[in-house]
Amino acid sequence: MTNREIASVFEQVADLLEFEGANPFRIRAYRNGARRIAELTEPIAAIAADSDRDLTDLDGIGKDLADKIATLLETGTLPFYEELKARIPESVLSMLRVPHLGPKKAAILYHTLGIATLDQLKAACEAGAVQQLKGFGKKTQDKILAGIDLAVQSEMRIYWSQAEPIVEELLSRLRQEDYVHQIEVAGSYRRGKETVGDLDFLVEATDADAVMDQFAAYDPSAELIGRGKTKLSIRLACGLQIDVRVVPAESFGAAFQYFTGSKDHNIILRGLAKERGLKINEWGVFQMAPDHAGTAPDSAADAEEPIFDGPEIYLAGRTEKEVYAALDLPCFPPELREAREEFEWAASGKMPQLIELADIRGDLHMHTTASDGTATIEDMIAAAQKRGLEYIAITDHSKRVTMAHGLDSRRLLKQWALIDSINRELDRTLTILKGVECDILEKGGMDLPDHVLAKADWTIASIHYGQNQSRAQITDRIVDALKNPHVDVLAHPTGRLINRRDAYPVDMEAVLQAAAEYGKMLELNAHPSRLDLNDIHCAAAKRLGIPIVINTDAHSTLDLDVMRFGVLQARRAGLTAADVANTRPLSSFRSN
DNA sequence: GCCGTTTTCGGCCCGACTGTTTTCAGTCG
Repeated sequence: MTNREIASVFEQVADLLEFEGANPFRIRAYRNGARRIAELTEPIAAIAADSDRDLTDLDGIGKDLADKIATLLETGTLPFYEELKARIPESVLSMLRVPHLGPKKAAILYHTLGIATLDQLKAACEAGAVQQLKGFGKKTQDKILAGIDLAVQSEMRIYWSQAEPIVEELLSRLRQEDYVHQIEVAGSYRRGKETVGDLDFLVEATDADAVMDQFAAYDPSAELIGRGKTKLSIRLACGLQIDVRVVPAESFGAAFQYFTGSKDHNIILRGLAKERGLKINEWGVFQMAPDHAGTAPDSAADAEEPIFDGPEIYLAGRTEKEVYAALDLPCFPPELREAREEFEWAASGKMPQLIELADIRGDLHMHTTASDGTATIEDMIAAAQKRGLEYIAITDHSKRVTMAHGLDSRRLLKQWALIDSINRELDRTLTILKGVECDILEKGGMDLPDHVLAKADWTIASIHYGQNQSRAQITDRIVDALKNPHVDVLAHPTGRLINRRDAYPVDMEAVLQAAAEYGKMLELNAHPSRLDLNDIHCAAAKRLGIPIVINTDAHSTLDLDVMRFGVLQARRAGLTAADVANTRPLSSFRSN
C-alpha cells in the first residue's frame, strides 16, 4: 500500500470514529498519523522494512498506529477499519461535508431516521422530518437543505490565484474607509496554500457595523450565513465563504496570528505557552494567575469575566511579532506555519531566509506560436524584458505532442538558429536560451535524438502521454530520462492538475534519488493549476541537494506573471534563494 | 491514541456564534 492509501485509511477511521462519538483526542491521533504519513516522501514500507528504524520514531505514530500500519502493509486491509465500516455505512461520511452538520447531528439523523446518504437527507428535509427531531428545528433543517448541494461541490476549493483579486479588491475598498485602522487577510490564503476554501479577514475599526455592512455589500447575490457583534460570514455566489472579524487594537496581532493558523501550528504554540504558565487566544497572550495556572478553567465562573480584567494579566497582542516574542519565538513566515519543522528551526536558529519573487532572474519554461503558445518569440522576449528577467529559455513542445504542433528536429534547429540571431542583436540585459520541452515517450526514451538535444542550451524532459501506465513503468521512463546526459530538468514531475486530475502513479522517492544521483534539476511549475512539485516534494528535493527551478510554463505573455505563485509554493517548502537555480546569475546557472 | 528531564496516568488549544435551549451542545475555525 502507498503512503497515500494508508493515510486515507486513517482519515476514514477518524471520520468514522468521530461519527460514533469517540474520544476526540483519539480521533485527533488518527488524523495526526494520517497527516504525518501523507507528508513523508519515502515509502513508509521502506521504513517498516528497515530493521534499524522503527515506525514509532515518527512523531504521532505510537505502538498502536505502528501495528496498524504494519498490518496494512502486510495484508492490505485493517480489521479495525473493516469493523467500523460494518457498523456504519461509508456513505454517511458524505453528510459530514454539509455545513453546520457535524458528527453528532449526523449520527442522530442516522440512528433515528436511518439517513445514510445525501439523497435521503434531502428527502427527509423536504418532507419536514428533520425539524421534528430533538435538538433540530426549522432553521437547522433549512440550513442543512441549503448545504446539501454545496456538500456535493465542496471538495472544490478555488485556486489561490483565483482568490487573489477578491482579496485585493476587498482590502483596497476597506482601506479607503477612515473608520478602518487596520485590515488584513489571514487563514490559508495568507499561508499561501495552493487552494483556498474560504477567506478570513481581520479588521480593527471604530465602527464594526460599518465594516460588516461593507463586506455584506461587496456581492449583492452573496448569502448571509451569520452576523454577530464582531463576526460576519457570507458566501459569495461563486461558493467562496468570507469570514470577517472585528477586533480591538490590543488584540489585532493575537487574532492575526490565531486566524492565520494553521490549526496544528497553533496547537503547538498554545502547548508551549502553557508550559510557561501563559495562555494564548485570539485576544492576546495572558499570564495565568498562580491559582489558575495549570488548572482547567471553570467555564461557568470565568465566562462573565472581562477579558482584560480577570485573574489573567494581558501581556501582549497588538502585533504578531509581540505574540511570538512573548514565547521567545521569531515571527514565523506565514507559509511555514504548518507544524512541520518550523519550531525546530526556531529552536536551533536555523529559520530559512525564504526566497522572494525579486530573487528570480530567469524563467526556463515557456512556449511560443511555434507550438501551442499564443505569442511569438519576439513577444515573449519583450514581455520578459518588461519583467526585468535576465534570461529565459524558449521551450516549445517536441513532435510527439501533435495536438500542440510540437517541433521535429528540423523545425527546432531552425528555431534555434533564429534565437542565435536574436541573441546577437539583443542588448546584454536579456539572454535567450535555446531550449525544448522534450517528451518522454510512452515506450520510454526521448522524443528527439541525442545529437539534436546535444545542441540545446537547456533540455526539459516531461511526460504528457501514457499517464495511465503502471507506477513502475512511469517511474522507469522518468528515471531513464534523468539518466540522459542531455536532459537538464524534469518538468511538472507528477503531472497533477489541481482539482482536475490526480498525479500519475510514480515513485517519487526513486525520482528524487535519480535526480540527485545524475545531478539533474526538478521543476516547480508555477502555473496555479499545477504547482508541481508540491511543497512536500520540494522540501525533500532540498534535503537531497537537488536544485529546484521555478518556471511559469507560459503559453502567453501574461502567463509570465504566474511566477509569484510558484515562489509562494517554494516558500511553503522552506526554500531559500540558494535552493532555486534560476535565482543565480546566468553565468553561474550555466556553469552548473 | 500519543506522550513524558516533575508524570506510564492524565492530560491533550480555545473562543464565537447559532439554535435550541432555559443553561447549553454542536459546529466551526
